[in-house]
Amino acid sequence: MTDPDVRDAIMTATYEALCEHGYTDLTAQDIADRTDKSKSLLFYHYDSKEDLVADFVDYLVERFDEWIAETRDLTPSERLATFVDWFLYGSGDDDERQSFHTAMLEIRTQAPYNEQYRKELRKSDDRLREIAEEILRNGIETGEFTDHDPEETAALLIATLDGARIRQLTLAEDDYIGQVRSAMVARIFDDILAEDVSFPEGLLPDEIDIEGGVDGTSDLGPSSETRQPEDEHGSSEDGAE
Amino acid sequence: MTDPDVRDAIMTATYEALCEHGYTDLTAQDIADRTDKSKSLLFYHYDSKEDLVADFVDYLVERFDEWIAETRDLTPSERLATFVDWFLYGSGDDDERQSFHTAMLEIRTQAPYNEQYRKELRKSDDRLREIAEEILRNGIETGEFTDHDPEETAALLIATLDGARIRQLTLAEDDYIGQVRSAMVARIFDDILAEDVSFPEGLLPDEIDIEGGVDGTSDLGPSSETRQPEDEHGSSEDGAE
Amino acid sequence: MTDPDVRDAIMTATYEALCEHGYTDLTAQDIADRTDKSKSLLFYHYDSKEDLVADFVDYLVERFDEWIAETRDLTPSERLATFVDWFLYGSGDDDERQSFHTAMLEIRTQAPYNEQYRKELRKSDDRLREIAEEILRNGIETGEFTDHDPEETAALLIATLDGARIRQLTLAEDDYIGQVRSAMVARIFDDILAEDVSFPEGLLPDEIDIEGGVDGTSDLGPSSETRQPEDEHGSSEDGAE
Amino acid sequence: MTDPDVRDAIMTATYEALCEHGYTDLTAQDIADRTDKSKSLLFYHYDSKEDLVADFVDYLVERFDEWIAETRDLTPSERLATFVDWFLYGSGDDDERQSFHTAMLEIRTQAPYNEQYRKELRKSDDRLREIAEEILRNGIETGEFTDHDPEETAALLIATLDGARIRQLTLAEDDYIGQVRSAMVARIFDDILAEDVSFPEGLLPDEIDIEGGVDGTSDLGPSSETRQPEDEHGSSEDGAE
DNA sequence: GATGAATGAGGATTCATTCAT
DNA sequence: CATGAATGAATCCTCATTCAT
Repeated sequence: MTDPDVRDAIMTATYEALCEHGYTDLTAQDIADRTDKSKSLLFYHYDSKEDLVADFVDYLVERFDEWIAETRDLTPSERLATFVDWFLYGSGDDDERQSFHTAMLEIRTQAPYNEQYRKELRKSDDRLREIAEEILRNGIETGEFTDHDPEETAALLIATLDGARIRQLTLAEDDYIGQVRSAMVARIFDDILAEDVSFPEGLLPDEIDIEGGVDGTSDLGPSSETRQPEDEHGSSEDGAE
Repeated sequence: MTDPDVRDAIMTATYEALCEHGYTDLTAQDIADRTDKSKSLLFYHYDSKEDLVADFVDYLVERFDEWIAETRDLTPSERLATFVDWFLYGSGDDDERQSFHTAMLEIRTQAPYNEQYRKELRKSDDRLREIAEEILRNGIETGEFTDHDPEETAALLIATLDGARIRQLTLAEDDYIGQVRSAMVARIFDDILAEDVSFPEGLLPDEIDIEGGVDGTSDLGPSSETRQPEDEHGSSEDGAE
Repeated sequence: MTDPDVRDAIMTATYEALCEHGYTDLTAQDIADRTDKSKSLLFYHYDSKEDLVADFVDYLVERFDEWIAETRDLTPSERLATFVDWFLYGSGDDDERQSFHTAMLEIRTQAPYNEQYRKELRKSDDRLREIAEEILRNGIETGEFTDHDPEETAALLIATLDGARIRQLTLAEDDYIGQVRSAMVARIFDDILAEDVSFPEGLLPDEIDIEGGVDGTSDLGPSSETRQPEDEHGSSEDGAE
Repeated sequence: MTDPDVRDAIMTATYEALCEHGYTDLTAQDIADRTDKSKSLLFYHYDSKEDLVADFVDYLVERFDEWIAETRDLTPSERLATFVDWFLYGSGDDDERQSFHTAMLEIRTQAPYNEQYRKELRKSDDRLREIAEEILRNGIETGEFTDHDPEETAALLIATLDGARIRQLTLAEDDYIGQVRSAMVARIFDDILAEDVSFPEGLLPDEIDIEGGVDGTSDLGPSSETRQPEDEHGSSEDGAE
C-alpha cells in the first residue's frame, strides 16, 4: 500500500460499506462498489478481506489520535465532559453514527475469534484508557478532581460509557443513554469532582474527520470552538472502539 | 414444535454451536451436527435459521426467568451482589461462559439489522431492567439502600455491568472486570448502600442451567465461597497501562 | 382408493392447488393444505405425486364425459357452436378458468417426458376428437353440413381451438381468441355449413361440475338453457385437455 | 456479458440442456455441464437462472429474425408455404426439433406466472404475427391471394399452426400434423389463394441455425424436395379414431 | 386409515480469492 | 497497477417420500 490516496479511498469505502451493511454482511464487492476501482484491486492491496478490515481498525486509531490532540488545551473537567459526550454521542448525523458504532461493534465481536482484529482493537483500547487516565490524573493534579485511583476509575468510566452506547445501539427504544449519562453525573462524577467544580455540559471539539482525509481538508488545529459539520457523511470517530 | 424434548435438543445444540463457532460462522449444519437429527429437521421445525436463533434468544429468557425466581428469598443487598456477580462472572465453566457471551453479543449486534432479534432481545432486556429496579426499590423500602432514583440507577448499573463484560470479552487481557467491579463498589455502591450496610461478596447461586435445564435439578445455595478470580489471562496486571 | 369421497376431496384440492400454483410449482403440501387431511395421507392413497396427478387427469376425463352427455340432444350446428365456445371460453369465472387451462397445459407439457401423463392425456384427447368427428358426421348426415372429410376437419378444428386458447393464455394481451373465432367462422365454418345454415352464437350448456361432485348436487339434465353458476369455484371443464 | 462467444456458449448449452431435460427439470448444473465453464460463471453473467432463460428466449428471437431475412426474396405464396412448413416441421433433425419445441412450450407455459418470460415471449410473438400479416398483405397486393382481412387470417393461421404443433408434441401418436396441414390447405388456403394459384409444397429454406448461428454460414436454398414425413410414431393411422 | 416427524438428495445462489491479460 | 472473468467451496432451504405410532 504505497499510495496513501488509494488507501484513503479504500478506507472510506470500507467505512461506508460497514455503516450500510454491518460487518457480518460486508462483502468485498460492497467495498469496491464505493470505490472507482475494481474488487480485484482490493486483493492486490490486501492479502485478504480480513487484512483489509484490520487495517481499517488501525486507520481509525490514527484518526482518533488526531482528534485527541485537539483537546489538549482544555481543562481536565472540560476534557472529561468532552470525552464523555464524544463517547456517548459521537459526531456526525445520528443515523450514520449509529450505523458506524454498530459496525465497529461487530468487528469487536469478532475479536475473540480473530487475533488480527484483537490486536488492532487492543491498540485502540489502550489509547482510550490512557487518555481517560491522563484526564483523571491531570484533574487530581490541578485539584479539580478529588484524589482517587485513576486507573480503576478510568476502567469504570469506560465500561459504563461503552455499555451505555452498546445498549442504546442494540436494545434501547427510549433515551437510554440520556438516563445513563444523568446517573453517571449524579453517582460517579459528583464524587470525583472537587467541591466547587461542576460537570460542564456539551463541549464537543471538532469531529474526527474520517472522509475528509482524502482531499485533505481537515485541519487539525487544537481549537475547541471551531466545530462545523465537515463532510457529507458526518464523518465519525471512535478510533477507540 | 410440540415436543419440548426436541426443542431442548435443538436449543442445546444451538448453544454449543454458538459457543464454538460464534454467530457469524454458525451454520445450520453446525447445529444439526450436535443433534442426533438431520439438518432438514431444523427446517421442519423452523422456517429459517433466523427463526431458530430468535427462538433461542427466547429460550434464554425463559432460563433467565427461572434463575431469577431462585433469588427471591435473599435480602436486597444480597440480591444485588448476586446479580452483579452473575452478570460479571456468569455461570458455567470459564471458557464456555466467555464463548457464550461472545456469541450472544454477536446476536445483539445483529439487532439493528434484524427486527426479529431486536424484538426478542428487548424482551430479555426489559426483564433485566425490571429485576435491577426491583432489587433497588426493595432495598430502599427495607432501608438497606439510601433513597435514590432506582430507574436511573438501574440503567447505570446495567450499562456498567454490560460494558465491563463486553470489554473483557472483546478487548481485555488483564482482569478488567475485576477492576470495574472494584471501582463500582467504591464509587457507586458506596453511595447507595446505607451507612451500616456493606456490599456482600460473591453470592452466586447455582449456575443457570442451560444444558440440563429440563430436569431442573439446580437448587439455590446461599453459600458465599464459590467465587474465585477467574480469568485465564492473569489478573491485576495494572502496570500494563 | 376405495372411498370416493376421499378421492373427490383430493381431486378438488388438486384442482385448486393447480390453479393457484401451476403444475411446476405444485407441491404435495399445496394439495394437502386444501384438504382437511395430512400430506402423508396423499402418499397412502397414491404411490407418488405423479400418480396422483395422473389420476387427476383421468378424473377430468370422467367429468368431461358427463358434460358431453348433456349436449346429445342439440342439433349438429348447435353442438358445434357449443363445442367451440366451450373450448374457447370454457365456463367458470375468467380468472379461474385461465388458471386451470394454464395448469393443464403444464401437465401436457410434461407428457413427452412422462408416459403416465401421456397415456391419460391421450385418452382425453381421443374422446375430444371422437366428439368433434361425431358432430361433423352427424351434420353431414342431417344435411346441415356440406360433405367433407370429418376426421381431417376435426383435426383442423381442434388444432385451431387449442392453439387459440394456448396463445391467449401464454402470449396475448388483446382479444386474440375473439379474432380467431371470428376468422374461423368466416374461413372454415362458412365452407362447412350448408347454404341455408348459419353458425349459431353462444350456446353453452351447463358447466362441467368439478367440485360439486362431492356433495352430488350437480344434475346432469340434458337441457341447454339452465346455465347457472354452480359452486364457489366456478367449477371447470376441460376433461379434454 | 461483453463477450459474445461466452454468451453463445451459454445459449447453446442452454438449448441442449433444455432439449434433454425440459424446462421443468433444467438445472444450472445441466447448463454448465454443457459448457467448459463452471456453474458459478452462469451467475456471474446472469443474476438468476430465470434471467438466463429470459435471455435465451431473446436469443431465439434474434435467430428467428435472421432466418426471416432469408425468405425475403420468395413470392408470397412461396413464403406462405415456407412459413407453414417451418412452423410445422421446423428445422434440425427430428428428435432435436421436437425436444426443442417441447421445452419452448414449457417456457411459454410459465408466462402467466412470470413477467419476464411473458415479455420476451410476446416480443417473439409480435414478430411472428407481423411476418404472417406481411406475407398475406403482400399476396393480396400481388394478386396471388384473394382479398381478405390479413390480421384476422394471420391470427387464425398461427393459432392453427401452433395448436397443431403443440398437439403433435404433447398428444399425438399418428401424423396429426400432416392431417392438419392437409385440412388447412383444403379449408383455408383454398379460399385464400387466387383462382389460378396453388399452394406450393415443401419450400423449406435451410434450417435456422441455432448452434452455429454465430458465423452465419447458412445460405437460403430454394430447393423444394427437402421435406419428408417425419414423425417417429408412424403416420396416418387413421383407423385409430 | 391417518399423522407428525424425519430425512436424503438435490438446487440456486453467494463470495473470497485467483489469474491471465 | 488494474481488471474482467472465472471458480470451488459453502450454505440455506425445498420437497417427495418414508416410517413409527
